[in-house]
Amino acid sequence: MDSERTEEYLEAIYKEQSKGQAASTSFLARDLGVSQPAVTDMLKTLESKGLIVYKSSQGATLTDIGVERALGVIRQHRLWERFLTDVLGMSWDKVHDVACKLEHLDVPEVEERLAILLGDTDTCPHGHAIPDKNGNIKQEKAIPLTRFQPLQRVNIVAIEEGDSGLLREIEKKGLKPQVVVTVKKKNEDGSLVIAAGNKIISLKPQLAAILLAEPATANKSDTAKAETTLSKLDAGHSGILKEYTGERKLLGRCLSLGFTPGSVVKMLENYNSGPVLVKVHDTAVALGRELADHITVTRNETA
Amino acid sequence: MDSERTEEYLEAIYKEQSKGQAASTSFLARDLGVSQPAVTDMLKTLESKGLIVYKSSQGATLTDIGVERALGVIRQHRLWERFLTDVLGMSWDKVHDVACKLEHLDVPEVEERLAILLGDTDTCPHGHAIPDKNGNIKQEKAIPLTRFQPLQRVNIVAIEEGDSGLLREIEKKGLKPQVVVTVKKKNEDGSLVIAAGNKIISLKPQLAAILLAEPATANKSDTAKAETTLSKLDAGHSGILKEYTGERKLLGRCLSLGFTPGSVVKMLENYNSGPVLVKVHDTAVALGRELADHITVTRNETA
DNA sequence: TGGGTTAATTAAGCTAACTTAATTTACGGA
DNA sequence: TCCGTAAATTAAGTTAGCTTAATTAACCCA
Repeated sequence: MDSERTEEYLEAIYKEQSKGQAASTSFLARDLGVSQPAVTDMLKTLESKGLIVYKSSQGATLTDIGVERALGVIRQHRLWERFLTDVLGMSWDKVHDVACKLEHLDVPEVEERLAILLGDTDTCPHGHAIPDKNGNIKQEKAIPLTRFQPLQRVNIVAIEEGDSGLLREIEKKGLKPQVVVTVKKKNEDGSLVIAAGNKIISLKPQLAAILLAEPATANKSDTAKAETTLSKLDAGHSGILKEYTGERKLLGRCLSLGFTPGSVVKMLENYNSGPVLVKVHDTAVALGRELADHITVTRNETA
Repeated sequence: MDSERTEEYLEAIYKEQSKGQAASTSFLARDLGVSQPAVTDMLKTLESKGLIVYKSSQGATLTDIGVERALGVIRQHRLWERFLTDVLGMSWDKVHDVACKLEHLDVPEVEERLAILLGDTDTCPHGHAIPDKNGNIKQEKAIPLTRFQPLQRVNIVAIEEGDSGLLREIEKKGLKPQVVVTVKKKNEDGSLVIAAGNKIISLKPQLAAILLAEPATANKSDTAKAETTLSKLDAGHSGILKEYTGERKLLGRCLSLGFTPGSVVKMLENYNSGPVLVKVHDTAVALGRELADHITVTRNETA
């Protein structure tokens, strides 16, 4: 049983290590909000537990066991984040801090049932991959938005967590994973001007730095265009569920009953008025039109 | 910000206090799994924080602030228990320990959204009342099953948590809140023989002691008899949702989308084959028959 | 090659919550 | 009224994780 603090250290070291660097004392001190001596101390005990390799003055890297433990925590963190947004309906910029507390629960049955509840979602609300239960994780290839050049069209893939104030600002500007933007101008100080749809957004350096993107490919933007609402899906066609956007109070629980992001829905009957009949997870379910209007789906080409 | 440990002490003191006694050092030591000196120590610091009144050798009682804090924790504990059973589908005998960790999360928005998600449920899976967000709690009047005499017909109202092994045994015997039983025999050592339906169950003293019951009233058993499945509800009739009993994997999330225990459902169309159309929370929803077969409802007399 | 800066470590000490061992208090029964 | 037991407290000491202050190591640059 690792302590919560131990898990937090492992998580932070993993984060740094996955960027190709060993985690330095100063980085960990900053990230975890403690003094440097506290980190030195902890790194020694983590090493004695066989979780990290620690070269004095050169930083820490996780051992195989360390990686395994870290991924377990990260999996729980990201599953809970998904739960908070998709099931409880919280805004994506606020869930990180809450998940930091939930990630230490570590009850296998809860983790498993949570994963089932959330369906096939394989990324957290910030766009990071969720490790599977065996500790496999899709390697991320997105790079900071600041590394792209003007006129490049890019797909925002993920946002680096950390400062919740920055996340809030990004959320307010309407940016989030899957949004396609074009870099318009790149300034000396690291700030950017980008275009998203027909909106021009300027980003201060700190914001630009935590937005991770990859070049927008043709088919990526295609699938983005194929987004519509469930109520507009014709009978016989199917789609992949994206999210529920309606009123929370009464209908917020919609993502359950199988209506979870990532699940495949097939329209059985849709007379363009009145309730629609759809199939989810091999079960036919009818939904009021008001509800179907608020469910975003991505049209499935292989209908 | 009370520490987690502080919250646990408050919770334990509340539990004892609500039975009419001050919490003794030895009780708390047993309940929290620590030594008595540790308790003495902690009680002093809790008193210095104004959370309890502590008379040496006479035990601790909560101050008004202490009660308020305790109820906050208890509310979260019980909401999470409900979530674990109703949304994640865990067995009621296993959720207490998990909720003990979740109860310290203390994020108002999460608490609020959780309450909305769970609908109007006002008891935890063990039958205890959930305090509302203002700290009001329905006073429980159930007493231990051991206090009843043979031939008395009683309604099991709640089960005292604590030893998860005992809860497991009770679950295995098919007992849970709302089950009506008749006391058959009462032994010297505190063990009981009871009848539930047509099953005879013997209970060892420890089990009998943690089952809380009240005399079964006529109307209580009536409503018990009125239990049926959603698929058998006729058009125009309404009922109160009890639980979902079907396969977890695909349909376990059914309790969301408004199908939460305690919510009122009204049958709009039921042709006794094919899907049914029901109204929940002012929304018409159609359900496959397989699904409706596995939703238990209590018929509403005032249909 | 030597400074100057920043990063890292050592040293000393704190706090919350715990432990065991020893002592004291409270209380029911002969 | 006293005594024995169980409960409670005091005393002394532990651990994890933290702090500040002081020292040392590493690194960049003229």
